[in-house]
Amino acid sequence: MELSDRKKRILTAVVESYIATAEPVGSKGLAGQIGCSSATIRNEMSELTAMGYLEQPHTSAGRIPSPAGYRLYVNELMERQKLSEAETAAINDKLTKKQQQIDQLMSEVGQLTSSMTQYPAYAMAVKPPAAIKRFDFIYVDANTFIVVALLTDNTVKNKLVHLPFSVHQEQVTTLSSLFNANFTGVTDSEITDSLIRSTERAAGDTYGLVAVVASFAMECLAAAKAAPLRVAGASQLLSQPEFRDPDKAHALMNFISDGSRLMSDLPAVAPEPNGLRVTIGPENLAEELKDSSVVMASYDAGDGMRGYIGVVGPTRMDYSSVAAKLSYIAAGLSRLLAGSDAPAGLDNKLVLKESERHE
Amino acid sequence: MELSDRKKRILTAVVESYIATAEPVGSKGLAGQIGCSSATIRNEMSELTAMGYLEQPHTSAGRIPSPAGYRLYVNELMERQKLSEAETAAINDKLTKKQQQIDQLMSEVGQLTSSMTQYPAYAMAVKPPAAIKRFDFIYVDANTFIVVALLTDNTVKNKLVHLPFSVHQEQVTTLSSLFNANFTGVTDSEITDSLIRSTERAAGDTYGLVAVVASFAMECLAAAKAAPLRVAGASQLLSQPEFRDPDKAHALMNFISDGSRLMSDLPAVAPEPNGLRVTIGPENLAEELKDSSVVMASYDAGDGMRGYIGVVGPTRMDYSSVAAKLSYIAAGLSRLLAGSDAPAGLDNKLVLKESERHE
DNA sequence: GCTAGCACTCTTTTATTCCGAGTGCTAATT
DNA sequence: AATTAGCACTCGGAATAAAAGAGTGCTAGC
Repeated sequence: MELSDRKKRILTAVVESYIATAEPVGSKGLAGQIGCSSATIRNEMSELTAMGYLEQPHTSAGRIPSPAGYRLYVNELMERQKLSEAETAAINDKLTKKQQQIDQLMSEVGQLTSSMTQYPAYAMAVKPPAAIKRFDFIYVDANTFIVVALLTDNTVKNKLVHLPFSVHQEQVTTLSSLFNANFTGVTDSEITDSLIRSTERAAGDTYGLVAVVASFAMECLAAAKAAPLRVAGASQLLSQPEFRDPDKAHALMNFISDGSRLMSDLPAVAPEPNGLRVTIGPENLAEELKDSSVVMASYDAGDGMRGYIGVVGPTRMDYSSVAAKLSYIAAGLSRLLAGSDAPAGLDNKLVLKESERHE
Repeated sequence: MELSDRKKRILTAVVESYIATAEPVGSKGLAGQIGCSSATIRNEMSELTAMGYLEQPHTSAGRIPSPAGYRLYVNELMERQKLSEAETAAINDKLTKKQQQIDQLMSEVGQLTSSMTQYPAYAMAVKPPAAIKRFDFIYVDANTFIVVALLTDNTVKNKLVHLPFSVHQEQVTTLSSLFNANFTGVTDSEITDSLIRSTERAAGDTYGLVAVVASFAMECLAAAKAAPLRVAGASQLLSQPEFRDPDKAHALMNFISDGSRLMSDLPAVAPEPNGLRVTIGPENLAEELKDSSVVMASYDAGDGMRGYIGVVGPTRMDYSSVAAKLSYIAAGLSRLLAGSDAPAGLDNKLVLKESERHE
């Protein structure tokens, strides 16, 4: 059933006032904004309550939005916000910095998101299964060589191998051709014991080194698969009045800080590529999030990699502003990481022009 | 002035009871433990108060230790604690895991420390100025090569360079000898514009690539200098009764989470190699820490690197247990990172035997 | 030098009252 | 038929008052 225009305006006003003040909203205050008497507002609010969009903490308090009310607000009522010039400038400035490591990038992005939104934020990246494209071996001295692996996602991993016995230059060369022949194009799960054993059989006098390099290869692929998750600004929670109760704050902060818990819950709210998703209160799967909301945006991190950034806050979150900021940051990241045709890891620069500002 | 034996026992009992319960300690409860009447205890406590070791929150409450009281307790009264078998096992288990990246190691160590002590913990590493020992260049294809740098601290850095124009194998070889001649043994501050310019003059047709590789070299050295600082378990604070006041909790958590703030304050409390240092309440420099205590241990991370782990908590911290745990973890890390003669970055394993357990 | 006893202090807890914001309903108005 | 004014009623929160309790400091006796 479609709401009357006036009901929509009232619901919007209630949501926005409650978001701003955290106080239940009474009929008198709204009368001015809506342009009719408080009695009329009362009637309307009473109906909105019956429909499930508003709730009353107790008989003689104002109304607050129910989860359904927030949902309606987010889906239909909320105005898309534009960021101010200062805000876009701050974001662009941060994103311009070159980043080498995906890990560190996630840290920075998390911090940026948190400081822009004033809520705890997280950033993560999901990678497609990788394989090793090529191996190189650098002979350093009789006891030392370096293995370098170039992965299909264009990251480069290396390892300094220090041996208790000595090797010749030629042995290292043998190793190189051995691994380039047997271990390239192989994914994580395809490195089996039998592959290692057959390589060892072909290894001749470099037999003893195969296991070392193979375990390095497995490490590389495992590291490439692991999705770094970074959480930033968890302490921001404490400035929200709904978390003045230290026990509540503690419970949620624990949940947020525990990467693995968060990780396992997030897929449920992951938005489609370049999308934005809001889950409100009880819509969240995790028990700890039933009184909180999550806003999450995804971006294209290039090379088939998908990145996510998100924000956790009370259901009374400033959805409009958070959505605008997340979208803008996510768009910036997509551009930074996938926008140019250079592989990740190079010094791509992002300069979003004013005209491209997210609307 | 030296305290009587009985005064020491009373002070110890007050400190330990207050650490355990967070409640001011009255004379009656102590009477049993000390073995004399409550009136005697009252007289003694009154003197301890006059001497500055105890404080009274208000006239009709028990006594709590003053910072000076904690100091005396930590310096002279506290018993060195032994860890339980389960605790040493848990620590050893965690430390056995091989770590490649210093960054990630700091994360893990921070989490371990926090979960063992139940306080927020941080871990950081301080590195000596590094230089590049040698460069290697791997030619991938006409537009792509990889630079690999082996640093004096035995870490290896790399970068995939993707070019908008094509290069020959020989040019890459030229680059290699060029950089090995001019940029090895050079520290951070010694890479000057004039060095880059003179290298460019010698570069012939690889002129345009010098800047790219030089900036990579600078990045490497800068990254090697930067001390990664990781904070873990900040939310543990909220379980401490002294932080039931959300504003206090917020202030301290902000401070703790802000790496740069923490970083600038820590040197003041850094203990000597393999030492342990406790700073209590007002002994801390940072205003935000005036009501908190910091326990910090250092370890030898090999290759001249020094590592620190520490714990932040209320002045009412369980010094004895925290000190024991930090020492044990720090000793384990020293052994893990510097104990074997293999360079950092290899798969050293740490297995502390029972007989070597920290006492 | 230690201890029992007691008056006194000061916080914490509990009970009670009061106040006001806000509602829901009814009757009057447009 | 929708809106508004008016009014009695509800209920949580602030304020006040009273009671309870824990602990001290002092004095006098052992």
